[in-house]
Amino acid sequence: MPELPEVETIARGIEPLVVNKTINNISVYYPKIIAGDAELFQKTFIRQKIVRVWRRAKLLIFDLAGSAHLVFHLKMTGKVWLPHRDVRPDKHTHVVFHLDDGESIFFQDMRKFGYCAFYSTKDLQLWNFFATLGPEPLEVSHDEFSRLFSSRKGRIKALLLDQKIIAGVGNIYADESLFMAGIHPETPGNRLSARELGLLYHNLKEVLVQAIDAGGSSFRDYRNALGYSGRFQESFLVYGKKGECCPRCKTILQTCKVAGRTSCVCPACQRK
DNA sequence: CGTGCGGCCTGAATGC
DNA sequence: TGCATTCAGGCCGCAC
Repeated sequence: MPELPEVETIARGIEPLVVNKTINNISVYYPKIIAGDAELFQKTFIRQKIVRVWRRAKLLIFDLAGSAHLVFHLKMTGKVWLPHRDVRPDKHTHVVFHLDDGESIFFQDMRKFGYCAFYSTKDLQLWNFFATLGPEPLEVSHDEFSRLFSSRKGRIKALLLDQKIIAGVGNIYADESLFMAGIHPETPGNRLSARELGLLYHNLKEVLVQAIDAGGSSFRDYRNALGYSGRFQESFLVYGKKGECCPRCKTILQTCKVAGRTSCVCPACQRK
């Protein structure tokens, strides 16, 4: 499931492949995957040059000349990539962007949870989801990070997953960073000590940077801009490892539900 | 303010 | 073998 490191990997990989190219035509196979009017969507982007590809939270954003923005949310199983020219759209291919050099960008999503949307620069800033995103974990200061959690009663795992509090963290990196920091996911934010907040701040940044360096995690479906898997899933400490031994103390790892999400914890290393 | 649940989706894994 | 159930989970809307 593409979280911050996976979307960052896609943005970095795809930008040099598409920048300064023009979208000649768009094929929409599943109009419901487009947020808004699909016909207007096609008109907005045809004959527009791509000038930049970047990430905010888990959003993949293409900036086009003329201040239009093409925005993707990949949710769990979405993929945005450039296949070889002879690859035909399959049943999970919902939108194809045909570029002026004959290459094409595929938007695929087996589960159809993802979406693509289009905004003017002004409308992007007005879009509530975008406008209310919390700070980026790799840019926020230690003090500001601590302030995000120290006044809230909610459980730290739920707070980490709340995009309005901090942006881009999903189930994998929430579990990994909490384990690294020795914090139980059910601990209320306002019960964390300054030391624990410091550990979480540094460990979250560390795991995100390491995951980006490894090209993201391909636990189930994630692929990069060229269709290749990431490697960080080989470095998971606890995610998806229920029943296995804690890498630190060898206690059997357990799961609990927090905010509706399965959370993997070491009952010895992570105390409430 | 905080929590829980259903809905959106499909495919892999599991149960009988 | 084949059918039914469960699970995966980001985000929203809603009830309490």
